[in-house]
Amino acid sequence: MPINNDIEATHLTVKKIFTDYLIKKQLRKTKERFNILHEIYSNHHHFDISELYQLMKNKKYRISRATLYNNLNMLIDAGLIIKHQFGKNLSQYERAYKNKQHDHIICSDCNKVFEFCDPRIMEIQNSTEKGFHLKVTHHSLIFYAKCQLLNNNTPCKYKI
Amino acid sequence: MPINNDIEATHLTVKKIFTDYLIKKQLRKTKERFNILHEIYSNHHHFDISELYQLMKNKKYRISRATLYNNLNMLIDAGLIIKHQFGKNLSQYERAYKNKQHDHIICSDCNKVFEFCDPRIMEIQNSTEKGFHLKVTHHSLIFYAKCQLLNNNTPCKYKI
DNA sequence: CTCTGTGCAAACTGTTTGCAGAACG
DNA sequence: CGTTCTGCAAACAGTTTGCACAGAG
Repeated sequence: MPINNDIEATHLTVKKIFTDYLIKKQLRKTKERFNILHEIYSNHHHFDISELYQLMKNKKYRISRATLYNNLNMLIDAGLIIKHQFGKNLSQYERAYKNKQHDHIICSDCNKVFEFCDPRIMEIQNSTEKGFHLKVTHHSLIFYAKCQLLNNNTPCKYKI
Repeated sequence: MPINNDIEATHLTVKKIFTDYLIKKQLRKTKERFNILHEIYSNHHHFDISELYQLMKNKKYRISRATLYNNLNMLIDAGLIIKHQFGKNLSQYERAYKNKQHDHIICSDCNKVFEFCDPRIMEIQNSTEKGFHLKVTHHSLIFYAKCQLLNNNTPCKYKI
């Protein structure tokens, strides 16, 4: 399947998921809601509210920060985006659908953010659920690292 | 050894660590710095700046928020406290010395924070260091959970 | 005596709230 | 049409900054 069809399919699927969510919660299906969802799913990386606001302003959408805050919470609740706090007092967001489970490494020497996957985290999660008798909805694992403590000040090998 | 001696020993040790840090960094050994350290190590749990500020104001210290912000960063750098972001835009802090490695579970049904230990997290950390060629200084693992998804709405079994 | 560190207040930044008008159903 | 949602602006909360003075070295 060509890549463009794949992107298009993702857009359609997340729109369907969001529509179902809005119906179930008896919320209105406004054009702003679908515009926001579309822009988020047209973009691949971490973003914060002001970046999304600027992006949409540049694309000549009439949009306000209040609407972004309101709707991003909805998208989190619908399971379509994930919110992160990478050690700063700034909420960052990321697409959740078709974004395979991963965690983050933040290098404080070069300010890069890396992603990695490790299946053992799910084992820990399962044990924790059993031990504490609760249901884990999601998790956040961040390794804070320094690349310059190794390799004689050679900066990180990997890029964001 | 009686418990009080143990507490006293901890106070002395962290004071020594901080003093060494200040000397190494050529910073001044002010009474405010040691007062802050002492109050933090007289208390066991997570705290934020405004809680610490209120606590110290109540104890009639002459202290300002600016000094707290400034010095907590120093204590983080000295390895004496750890900073957390539990999903809110609020920095929370915790003693690092003699506080054994643990991670957190946040229950969004009952707003409790639990602590747990799992040795497997260190295995993941070791693999990550090798895979990415960097040195992990610390990590943050948070499981976001809901207790009411199990047990017919029985609230969490464990307390903070 | 010098210059860093402090307390205070103002500034700043990210987020939330209140409200009049737009628009979904 | 009624009610929810939106954009805007003001309010709010946590943090940072600027400055005059206190006090460590």
